[in-house]
Amino acid sequence: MIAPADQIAPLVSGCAQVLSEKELAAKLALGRPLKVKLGVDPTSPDIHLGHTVGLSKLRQFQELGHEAVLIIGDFTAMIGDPSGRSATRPHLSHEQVMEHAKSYQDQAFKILDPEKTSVRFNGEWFGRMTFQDVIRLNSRVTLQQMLQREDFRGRIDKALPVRAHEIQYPIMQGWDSVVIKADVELGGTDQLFNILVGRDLQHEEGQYQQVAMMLPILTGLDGIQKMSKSLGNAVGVTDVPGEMFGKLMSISDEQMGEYYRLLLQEELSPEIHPMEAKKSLAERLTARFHSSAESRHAREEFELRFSKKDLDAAELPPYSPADDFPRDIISLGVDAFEHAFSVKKSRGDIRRLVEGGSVSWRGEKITDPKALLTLDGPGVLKLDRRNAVRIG
RNA sequence: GGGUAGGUACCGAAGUGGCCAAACGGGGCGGACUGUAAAUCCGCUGGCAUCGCCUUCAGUGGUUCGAAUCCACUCCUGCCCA
Repeated sequence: MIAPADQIAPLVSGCAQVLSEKELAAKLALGRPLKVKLGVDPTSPDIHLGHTVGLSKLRQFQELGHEAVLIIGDFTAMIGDPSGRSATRPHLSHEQVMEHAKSYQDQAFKILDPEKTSVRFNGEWFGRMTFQDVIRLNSRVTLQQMLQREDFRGRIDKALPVRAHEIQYPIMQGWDSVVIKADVELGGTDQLFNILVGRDLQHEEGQYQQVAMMLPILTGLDGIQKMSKSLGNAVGVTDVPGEMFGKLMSISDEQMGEYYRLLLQEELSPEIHPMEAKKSLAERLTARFHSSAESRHAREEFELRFSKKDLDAAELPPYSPADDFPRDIISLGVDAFEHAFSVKKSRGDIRRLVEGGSVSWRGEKITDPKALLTLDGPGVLKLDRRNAVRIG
Protein backbone atom coordinates (compact mmCIF):
# COMPACT_ATOMS: atom_id res chain seq x y z
CA MET A 1 0.00 0.00 0.00
CA ILE A 2 1.21 3.44 -0.92
CA ALA A 3 1.98 5.69 2.02
CA PRO A 4 -1.10 7.70 3.06
CA ALA A 5 0.59 11.01 2.45
CA ASP A 6 1.35 10.03 -1.12
CA GLN A 7 -2.21 9.01 -1.82
CA ILE A 8 -3.63 12.45 -1.30
CA ALA A 9 -2.45 14.10 -4.48
CA PRO A 10 -3.70 11.48 -6.92
CA LEU A 11 -6.98 11.10 -5.10
CA VAL A 12 -7.67 14.79 -5.02
CA SER A 13 -6.69 15.32 -8.62
CA GLY A 14 -9.65 15.72 -10.90
CA CYS A 15 -11.95 16.67 -8.06
CA ALA A 16 -13.88 19.88 -8.27
CA GLN A 17 -13.95 20.26 -4.52
CA VAL A 18 -12.88 18.27 -1.47
CA LEU A 19 -14.28 18.95 1.97
CA SER A 20 -11.80 18.85 3.26
CA GLU A 21 -8.41 17.79 2.12
CA LYS A 22 -7.25 18.07 5.68
CA GLU A 23 -9.86 15.60 6.85
CA LEU A 24 -8.98 13.29 4.01
CA ALA A 25 -5.36 13.38 5.06
CA ALA A 26 -6.35 12.61 8.63
CA LYS A 27 -8.50 9.69 7.58
CA LEU A 28 -5.79 8.26 5.36
CA ALA A 29 -3.33 8.59 8.20
CA LEU A 30 -5.37 6.10 10.20
CA GLY A 31 -3.70 3.54 8.02
CA ARG A 32 -6.81 1.40 7.56
CA PRO A 33 -8.79 0.98 4.36
CA LEU A 34 -11.41 3.71 4.06
CA LYS A 35 -15.02 3.07 3.23
CA VAL A 36 -15.65 5.04 0.11
CA LYS A 37 -19.25 5.47 -0.87
CA LEU A 38 -20.72 6.20 -4.24
CA GLY A 39 -24.44 6.18 -4.66
CA VAL A 40 -26.23 5.52 -7.89
CA ASP A 41 -29.90 5.72 -8.64
CA PRO A 42 -31.05 3.11 -11.08
CA THR A 43 -33.59 5.43 -12.62
CA SER A 44 -32.54 4.24 -16.04
CA PRO A 45 -31.11 0.86 -16.96
CA ASP A 46 -27.96 2.17 -18.54
CA ILE A 47 -24.98 4.05 -17.32
CA HIS A 48 -23.25 6.60 -19.47
CA LEU A 49 -19.90 8.32 -19.59
CA GLY A 50 -21.03 10.85 -17.03
CA HIS A 51 -21.39 8.09 -14.47
CA THR A 52 -17.96 6.77 -15.25
CA VAL A 53 -16.31 9.88 -13.84
CA GLY A 54 -17.33 8.93 -10.32
CA LEU A 55 -16.83 5.23 -10.90
CA SER A 56 -13.29 5.84 -12.09
CA LYS A 57 -12.49 7.78 -8.96
CA LEU A 58 -13.91 4.96 -6.91
CA ARG A 59 -11.77 2.53 -8.85
CA GLN A 60 -8.76 4.61 -8.02
CA PHE A 61 -9.56 4.26 -4.32
CA GLN A 62 -9.88 0.52 -4.79
CA GLU A 63 -6.50 0.32 -6.39
CA LEU A 64 -5.04 2.05 -3.38
CA GLY A 65 -6.50 -0.62 -1.17
CA HIS A 66 -9.65 1.09 0.05
CA GLU A 67 -13.09 -0.37 0.31
CA ALA A 68 -15.56 0.68 -2.35
CA VAL A 69 -19.19 0.69 -1.36
CA LEU A 70 -21.55 1.07 -4.23
CA ILE A 71 -24.96 2.03 -2.99
CA ILE A 72 -27.74 1.11 -5.33
CA GLY A 73 -30.54 3.46 -4.48
CA ASP A 74 -33.36 1.07 -5.16
CA PHE A 75 -35.47 2.82 -2.57
CA THR A 76 -34.43 6.38 -3.30
CA ALA A 77 -34.84 5.84 -7.02
CA MET A 78 -38.53 5.60 -6.45
CA ILE A 79 -38.43 9.20 -5.28
CA GLY A 80 -35.93 10.49 -7.77
CA ASP A 81 -33.12 12.83 -6.92
CA PRO A 82 -34.31 16.39 -7.30
CA SER A 83 -30.72 17.56 -7.76
CA GLY A 84 -30.37 19.92 -10.63
CA ARG A 85 -33.93 19.32 -11.58
CA SER A 86 -36.33 22.04 -12.29
CA ALA A 87 -39.24 19.68 -12.05
CA THR A 88 -40.39 16.74 -10.00
CA ARG A 89 -39.25 13.41 -11.30
CA PRO A 90 -41.66 10.69 -12.20
CA HIS A 91 -42.04 7.79 -9.82
CA LEU A 92 -40.75 4.36 -10.69
CA SER A 93 -42.07 1.04 -9.51
CA HIS A 94 -39.80 -1.08 -7.39
CA GLU A 95 -39.91 -3.75 -10.07
CA GLN A 96 -38.58 -1.39 -12.72
CA VAL A 97 -35.94 -0.17 -10.35
CA MET A 98 -34.69 -3.65 -9.60
CA GLU A 99 -34.47 -4.47 -13.27
CA HIS A 100 -32.42 -1.36 -13.84
CA ALA A 101 -30.25 -2.13 -10.83
CA LYS A 102 -29.19 -5.44 -12.29
CA SER A 103 -27.92 -4.08 -15.59
CA TYR A 104 -26.54 -1.08 -13.80
CA GLN A 105 -24.38 -3.26 -11.64
CA ASP A 106 -23.08 -5.24 -14.59
CA GLN A 107 -22.16 -2.06 -16.38
CA ALA A 108 -20.50 -0.51 -13.34
CA PHE A 109 -18.22 -3.53 -13.17
CA LYS A 110 -16.81 -2.56 -16.52
CA ILE A 111 -14.97 -0.03 -14.42
CA LEU A 112 -14.96 -1.27 -10.85
CA ASP A 113 -13.20 -4.33 -9.58
CA PRO A 114 -16.08 -6.61 -8.59
CA GLU A 115 -13.90 -8.45 -6.10
CA LYS A 116 -13.26 -5.34 -4.11
CA THR A 117 -16.67 -3.78 -4.27
CA SER A 118 -19.45 -4.22 -1.81
CA VAL A 119 -22.80 -3.48 -3.31
CA ARG A 120 -25.58 -2.41 -0.99
CA PHE A 121 -29.20 -1.69 -1.79
CA ASN A 122 -30.64 1.01 0.37
CA GLY A 123 -34.02 -0.67 0.37
CA GLU A 124 -32.30 -3.00 2.83
CA TRP A 125 -32.62 -0.40 5.57
CA PHE A 126 -35.27 1.93 4.28
CA GLY A 127 -37.65 -0.88 3.51
CA ARG A 128 -37.63 -1.83 7.16
CA MET A 129 -38.23 1.58 8.64
CA THR A 130 -41.53 2.33 10.29
CA PHE A 131 -43.27 5.64 9.96
CA GLN A 132 -42.14 6.38 13.46
CA ASP A 133 -38.53 5.88 12.38
CA VAL A 134 -39.09 8.23 9.49
CA ILE A 135 -40.48 10.92 11.75
CA ARG A 136 -37.56 10.52 14.11
CA LEU A 137 -35.11 10.82 11.25
CA ASN A 138 -36.86 13.87 9.91
CA SER A 139 -36.69 15.58 13.27
CA ARG A 140 -32.93 15.75 12.90
CA VAL A 141 -32.97 18.28 10.14
CA THR A 142 -34.82 21.53 9.72
CA LEU A 143 -36.97 22.58 6.85
CA GLN A 144 -34.86 25.68 6.49
CA GLN A 145 -31.78 23.53 5.97
CA MET A 146 -33.49 21.57 3.26
CA LEU A 147 -34.74 24.70 1.59
CA GLN A 148 -31.24 26.10 1.36
CA ARG A 149 -30.70 23.92 -1.63
CA GLU A 150 -30.46 26.04 -4.68
CA ASP A 151 -32.62 23.87 -6.90
CA PHE A 152 -35.42 24.01 -4.33
CA ARG A 153 -34.82 27.71 -3.94
CA GLY A 154 -34.90 28.18 -7.65
CA ARG A 155 -38.17 26.40 -7.97
CA ILE A 156 -39.65 28.37 -5.13
CA ASP A 157 -38.50 31.59 -6.70
CA LYS A 158 -39.97 30.57 -10.00
CA ALA A 159 -43.21 29.62 -8.30
CA LEU A 160 -42.87 25.96 -9.26
CA PRO A 161 -43.95 23.16 -6.96
CA VAL A 162 -41.59 21.43 -4.59
CA ARG A 163 -43.26 18.33 -3.26
CA ALA A 164 -42.78 17.27 0.30
CA HIS A 165 -41.31 13.89 -0.57
CA GLU A 166 -38.54 15.53 -2.53
CA ILE A 167 -36.98 16.97 0.54
CA GLN A 168 -36.71 13.45 1.89
CA TYR A 169 -34.17 12.61 -0.73
CA PRO A 170 -31.14 14.34 0.78
CA ILE A 171 -32.07 12.96 4.18
CA MET A 172 -32.19 9.45 2.83
CA GLN A 173 -28.95 9.78 0.96
CA GLY A 174 -27.39 11.11 4.11
CA TRP A 175 -28.77 8.24 6.12
CA ASP A 176 -27.09 5.79 3.75
CA SER A 177 -23.79 7.23 4.90
CA VAL A 178 -24.72 6.72 8.52
CA VAL A 179 -25.73 3.11 7.94
CA ILE A 180 -22.56 2.12 6.18
CA LYS A 181 -20.36 4.44 8.28
CA ALA A 182 -18.83 6.03 5.22
CA ASP A 183 -15.44 7.67 5.48
CA VAL A 184 -15.65 9.33 2.12
CA GLU A 185 -18.52 10.02 -0.21
CA LEU A 186 -18.02 10.67 -3.88
CA GLY A 187 -20.47 12.51 -6.05
CA GLY A 188 -20.92 15.13 -8.70
CA THR A 189 -20.79 18.76 -7.70
CA ASP A 190 -24.57 18.73 -7.75
CA GLN A 191 -24.41 16.27 -4.86
CA LEU A 192 -22.73 18.72 -2.51
CA PHE A 193 -25.86 19.41 -0.55
CA ASN A 194 -26.87 15.77 -0.21
CA ILE A 195 -23.39 14.77 0.87
CA LEU A 196 -23.26 17.51 3.45
CA VAL A 197 -26.55 16.31 4.90
CA GLY A 198 -24.80 12.97 5.31
CA ARG A 199 -22.10 14.68 7.32
CA ASP A 200 -24.68 16.36 9.54
CA LEU A 201 -26.49 13.12 10.19
CA GLN A 202 -23.27 11.27 10.92
CA HIS A 203 -22.37 13.96 13.39
CA GLU A 204 -25.80 13.63 15.03
CA GLU A 205 -25.18 9.92 15.34
CA GLY A 206 -21.83 10.42 16.94
CA GLN A 207 -19.89 9.17 13.94
CA TYR A 208 -16.92 10.72 12.29
CA GLN A 209 -18.03 12.81 9.38
CA GLN A 210 -17.42 11.63 5.89
CA VAL A 211 -15.14 13.54 3.60
CA ALA A 212 -17.03 14.98 0.66
CA MET A 213 -15.30 14.65 -2.68
CA MET A 214 -17.06 16.35 -5.52
CA LEU A 215 -16.30 15.53 -9.10
CA PRO A 216 -17.06 17.79 -12.01
CA ILE A 217 -20.21 17.04 -13.92
CA LEU A 218 -19.65 15.86 -17.46
CA THR A 219 -21.46 17.92 -20.05
CA GLY A 220 -23.56 15.99 -22.53
CA LEU A 221 -23.32 15.93 -26.30
CA ASP A 222 -25.31 19.13 -26.61
CA GLY A 223 -22.45 20.91 -24.87
CA ILE A 224 -24.83 22.65 -22.52
CA GLN A 225 -26.63 20.38 -20.13
CA LYS A 226 -25.18 17.68 -17.96
CA MET A 227 -24.98 14.28 -19.55
CA SER A 228 -28.19 12.46 -18.94
CA LYS A 229 -30.00 9.75 -20.74
CA SER A 230 -33.33 11.44 -20.34
CA LEU A 231 -31.99 14.57 -21.96
CA GLY A 232 -30.90 12.51 -24.93
CA ASN A 233 -27.33 13.80 -24.82
CA ALA A 234 -25.59 10.77 -23.36
CA VAL A 235 -23.01 8.28 -24.57
CA GLY A 236 -24.00 4.96 -23.02
CA VAL A 237 -21.31 2.51 -22.03
CA THR A 238 -23.26 -0.16 -23.88
CA ASP A 239 -23.48 1.84 -27.08
CA VAL A 240 -22.12 -0.19 -29.97
CA PRO A 241 -18.63 0.86 -31.10
CA GLY A 242 -19.72 2.72 -34.21
CA GLU A 243 -22.36 4.65 -32.35
CA MET A 244 -20.07 5.48 -29.48
CA PHE A 245 -17.34 6.68 -31.79
CA GLY A 246 -19.74 8.76 -33.85
CA LYS A 247 -21.33 10.36 -30.83
CA LEU A 248 -17.95 11.33 -29.45
CA MET A 249 -16.99 12.88 -32.77
CA SER A 250 -19.98 15.16 -32.57
CA ILE A 251 -18.87 16.99 -29.45
CA SER A 252 -17.71 20.53 -29.90
CA ASP A 253 -14.04 21.48 -29.84
CA GLU A 254 -14.65 23.48 -26.70
CA GLN A 255 -15.81 20.39 -24.91
CA MET A 256 -12.84 18.28 -25.84
CA GLY A 257 -10.67 19.58 -23.06
CA GLU A 258 -13.31 18.63 -20.56
CA TYR A 259 -13.64 15.13 -21.97
CA TYR A 260 -9.88 14.65 -21.96
CA ARG A 261 -9.64 15.80 -18.39
CA LEU A 262 -12.58 13.97 -16.91
CA LEU A 263 -12.54 10.79 -18.93
CA LEU A 264 -8.93 10.25 -19.86
CA GLN A 265 -7.45 12.07 -16.89
CA GLU A 266 -5.06 14.07 -18.99
CA GLU A 267 -4.70 17.50 -20.49
CA LEU A 268 -5.46 18.03 -24.13
CA SER A 269 -2.39 19.20 -25.98
CA PRO A 270 -3.05 22.36 -27.97
CA GLU A 271 -0.53 21.22 -30.58
CA ILE A 272 -2.73 18.51 -31.99
CA HIS A 273 -5.23 19.29 -34.70
CA PRO A 274 -8.68 19.37 -33.12
CA MET A 275 -10.07 16.70 -35.40
CA GLU A 276 -7.15 14.37 -34.77
CA ALA A 277 -7.51 14.97 -31.05
CA LYS A 278 -11.20 14.17 -31.26
CA LYS A 279 -10.65 10.98 -33.20
CA SER A 280 -8.06 9.91 -30.71
CA LEU A 281 -10.43 10.66 -27.83
CA ALA A 282 -13.22 8.73 -29.49
CA GLU A 283 -11.00 5.80 -30.31
CA ARG A 284 -9.55 5.52 -26.83
CA LEU A 285 -12.88 5.76 -25.08
CA THR A 286 -14.49 3.30 -27.45
CA ALA A 287 -11.64 0.91 -26.78
CA ARG A 288 -12.27 1.23 -23.07
CA PHE A 289 -15.72 -0.28 -23.37
CA HIS A 290 -15.11 -2.51 -26.35
CA SER A 291 -11.94 -4.01 -27.77
CA SER A 292 -9.23 -1.96 -29.37
CA ALA A 293 -9.84 -3.84 -32.61
CA GLU A 294 -13.49 -2.85 -32.58
CA SER A 295 -12.55 0.67 -31.76
CA ARG A 296 -10.08 0.92 -34.62
CA HIS A 297 -12.66 -0.54 -36.91
CA ALA A 298 -15.21 2.05 -35.78
CA ARG A 299 -12.72 4.75 -36.64
CA GLU A 300 -12.07 3.34 -40.09
CA GLU A 301 -15.75 3.09 -40.80
CA PHE A 302 -16.25 6.63 -39.63
CA GLU A 303 -13.54 7.93 -41.89
CA LEU A 304 -14.90 5.97 -44.79
CA ARG A 305 -18.42 7.17 -44.33
CA PHE A 306 -18.07 10.72 -43.22
CA SER A 307 -14.65 11.91 -44.23
CA LYS A 308 -14.40 10.18 -47.57
CA LYS A 309 -18.15 10.01 -47.95
CA ASP A 310 -17.75 6.64 -49.56
CA LEU A 311 -21.06 5.06 -48.71
CA ASP A 312 -20.58 2.23 -51.18
CA ALA A 313 -17.60 0.91 -49.29
CA ALA A 314 -19.06 1.48 -45.86
CA GLU A 315 -20.79 -1.09 -43.74
CA LEU A 316 -24.45 -0.33 -43.92
CA PRO A 317 -27.39 -2.23 -42.60
CA PRO A 318 -29.09 -4.22 -45.33
CA TYR A 319 -32.66 -3.53 -46.23
CA SER A 320 -34.81 -5.27 -48.73
CA PRO A 321 -38.46 -4.50 -49.15
CA ALA A 322 -40.87 -7.27 -50.00
CA ASP A 323 -41.51 -7.81 -53.68
CA ASP A 324 -45.00 -6.43 -53.48
CA PHE A 325 -44.01 -3.49 -51.29
CA PRO A 326 -44.71 -0.07 -52.81
CA ARG A 327 -41.71 1.45 -54.52
CA ASP A 328 -42.40 5.08 -53.77
CA ILE A 329 -39.69 6.82 -51.85
CA ILE A 330 -41.88 7.77 -48.90
CA SER A 331 -43.08 4.24 -48.24
CA LEU A 332 -39.60 2.84 -48.69
CA GLY A 333 -38.12 5.43 -46.35
CA VAL A 334 -40.59 4.74 -43.58
CA ASP A 335 -40.09 1.01 -43.96
CA ALA A 336 -36.30 1.25 -44.09
CA PHE A 337 -36.14 3.32 -40.93
CA GLU A 338 -38.35 0.87 -39.18
CA HIS A 339 -36.58 -2.29 -40.27
CA ALA A 340 -32.97 -1.19 -40.39
CA PHE A 341 -32.89 1.22 -37.45
CA SER A 342 -36.01 0.42 -35.47
CA VAL A 343 -36.98 4.05 -35.72
CA LYS A 344 -40.56 4.97 -36.29
CA LYS A 345 -40.91 7.83 -38.72
CA SER A 346 -44.10 9.26 -40.10
CA ARG A 347 -44.65 9.69 -43.80
CA GLY A 348 -44.44 13.41 -43.17
CA ASP A 349 -40.98 12.98 -41.68
CA ILE A 350 -39.75 11.20 -44.79
CA ARG A 351 -41.44 13.69 -47.06
CA ARG A 352 -39.56 16.47 -45.27
CA LEU A 353 -36.27 14.62 -45.61
CA VAL A 354 -36.87 14.17 -49.31
CA GLU A 355 -37.93 17.76 -49.83
CA GLY A 356 -34.99 18.90 -47.75
CA GLY A 357 -32.63 17.14 -50.12
CA SER A 358 -31.17 14.62 -47.74
CA VAL A 359 -32.30 11.45 -49.49
CA SER A 360 -30.30 9.91 -52.26
CA TRP A 361 -30.28 6.63 -54.20
CA ARG A 362 -26.99 5.44 -55.65
CA GLY A 363 -25.56 8.88 -55.04
CA GLU A 364 -28.36 10.66 -56.88
CA LYS A 365 -30.42 13.08 -54.86
CA ILE A 366 -34.13 12.43 -54.79
CA THR A 367 -36.15 15.54 -54.09
CA ASP A 368 -39.52 14.52 -55.51
CA PRO A 369 -41.58 12.93 -52.75
CA LYS A 370 -43.53 11.04 -55.36
CA ALA A 371 -40.48 9.44 -56.93
CA LEU A 372 -40.57 5.70 -57.55
CA LEU A 373 -37.49 3.51 -57.28
CA THR A 374 -37.05 0.56 -59.58
CA LEU A 375 -34.58 -1.19 -57.28
CA ASP A 376 -33.10 -3.19 -60.13
CA GLY A 377 -29.99 -4.42 -58.42
CA PRO A 378 -27.97 -3.29 -55.45
CA GLY A 379 -27.45 0.26 -54.31
CA VAL A 380 -27.20 2.54 -51.31
CA LEU A 381 -30.19 4.50 -50.13
CA LYS A 382 -29.13 7.46 -48.02
CA LEU A 383 -31.88 8.63 -45.72
CA ASP A 384 -30.50 11.40 -43.59
CA ARG A 385 -27.22 12.69 -42.29
CA ARG A 386 -26.18 9.55 -40.51
CA ASN A 387 -28.46 6.81 -41.70
CA ALA A 388 -28.23 4.91 -44.93
CA VAL A 389 -29.12 1.36 -45.95
CA ARG A 390 -27.83 -1.04 -48.54
CA ILE A 391 -30.44 -2.52 -50.80
CA GLY A 392 -29.94 -5.70 -52.78
C1' G B 1 -61.08 26.49 4.35
C1' G B 2 -61.28 31.77 1.88
C1' G B 3 -59.36 34.99 -2.00
C1' U B 4 -56.73 35.29 -6.53
C1' A B 5 -53.87 34.02 -11.00
C1' G B 6 -53.19 30.19 -14.19
C1' G B 7 -53.20 25.09 -17.19
C1' U B 8 -51.99 26.22 -25.30
C1' A B 9 -47.79 21.93 -29.69
C1' C B 10 -40.80 19.27 -27.22
C1' C B 11 -40.06 23.92 -23.95
C1' G B 12 -41.24 29.17 -23.19
C1' A B 13 -45.08 32.18 -24.87
C1' A B 14 -49.14 34.85 -28.07
C1' G B 15 -54.12 34.06 -29.29
C1' U B 16 -59.83 35.47 -25.79
C1' G B 17 -66.28 33.18 -31.16
C1' G B 18 -64.95 32.14 -37.66
C1' C B 19 -59.08 34.64 -41.46
C1' C B 20 -56.26 28.85 -35.93
C1' A B 21 -52.95 23.05 -37.03
C1' A B 22 -52.78 27.77 -33.87
C1' A B 23 -48.09 34.17 -34.15
C1' C B 24 -43.16 34.58 -32.06
C1' G B 25 -38.69 32.70 -29.56
C1' G B 26 -35.82 28.48 -28.05
C1' G B 27 -34.84 23.51 -29.05
C1' G B 28 -34.88 19.69 -32.76
C1' C B 29 -34.40 18.01 -37.89
C1' G B 30 -32.70 18.79 -43.02
C1' G B 31 -29.74 21.61 -46.78
C1' A B 32 -25.39 24.84 -48.17
C1' C B 33 -20.48 25.47 -45.99
C1' U B 34 -17.18 22.05 -43.11
C1' G B 35 -13.59 18.50 -39.57
C1' U B 36 -20.93 14.31 -38.50
C1' A B 37 -17.08 20.58 -34.55
C1' A B 38 -18.23 25.83 -34.02
C1' A B 39 -20.10 30.14 -36.56
C1' U B 40 -23.23 31.72 -40.61
C1' C B 41 -27.22 31.49 -44.23
C1' C B 42 -31.72 28.83 -46.06
C1' G B 43 -35.83 25.41 -45.35
C1' C B 44 -38.86 22.19 -42.27
C1' U B 45 -41.02 21.19 -37.45
C1' G B 46 -49.49 17.23 -35.64
C1' G B 47 -51.28 12.85 -38.89
C1' C B 48 -52.98 10.98 -43.63
C1' A B 49 -53.97 12.09 -48.71
C1' U B 50 -54.43 15.43 -55.05
C1' C B 51 -57.82 20.34 -53.77
C1' G B 52 -58.87 18.20 -49.05
C1' C B 53 -59.75 15.36 -44.77
C1' C B 54 -58.67 13.79 -39.67
C1' U B 55 -56.81 14.41 -34.40
C1' U B 56 -55.02 18.50 -31.03
C1' C B 57 -55.17 24.15 -27.00
C1' A B 58 -56.04 20.15 -18.72
C1' G B 59 -60.88 16.85 -18.52
C1' U B 60 -66.25 16.19 -19.11
C1' G B 61 -70.66 18.08 -20.63
C1' G B 62 -73.22 22.38 -22.76
C1' U B 63 -74.38 27.14 -25.78
C1' U B 64 -73.61 28.18 -31.13
C1' C B 65 -74.28 27.37 -38.17
C1' G B 66 -69.20 27.54 -35.98
C1' A B 67 -65.21 27.18 -29.71
C1' A B 68 -58.33 27.10 -27.82
C1' U B 69 -61.64 31.29 -27.30
C1' C B 70 -68.46 31.68 -24.13
C1' C B 71 -71.13 28.72 -19.91
C1' A B 72 -71.26 24.67 -16.05
C1' C B 73 -68.88 21.13 -13.39
C1' U B 74 -64.28 18.35 -12.44
C1' C B 75 -58.95 17.71 -12.02
C1' C B 76 -54.08 20.07 -11.46
C1' U B 77 -50.58 24.23 -10.02
C1' G B 78 -48.77 29.02 -8.12
C1' C B 79 -49.46 33.23 -4.93
C1' C B 80 -51.91 35.77 -0.70
C1' C B 81 -54.89 35.03 3.75
C1' A B 82 -56.43 31.45 7.75
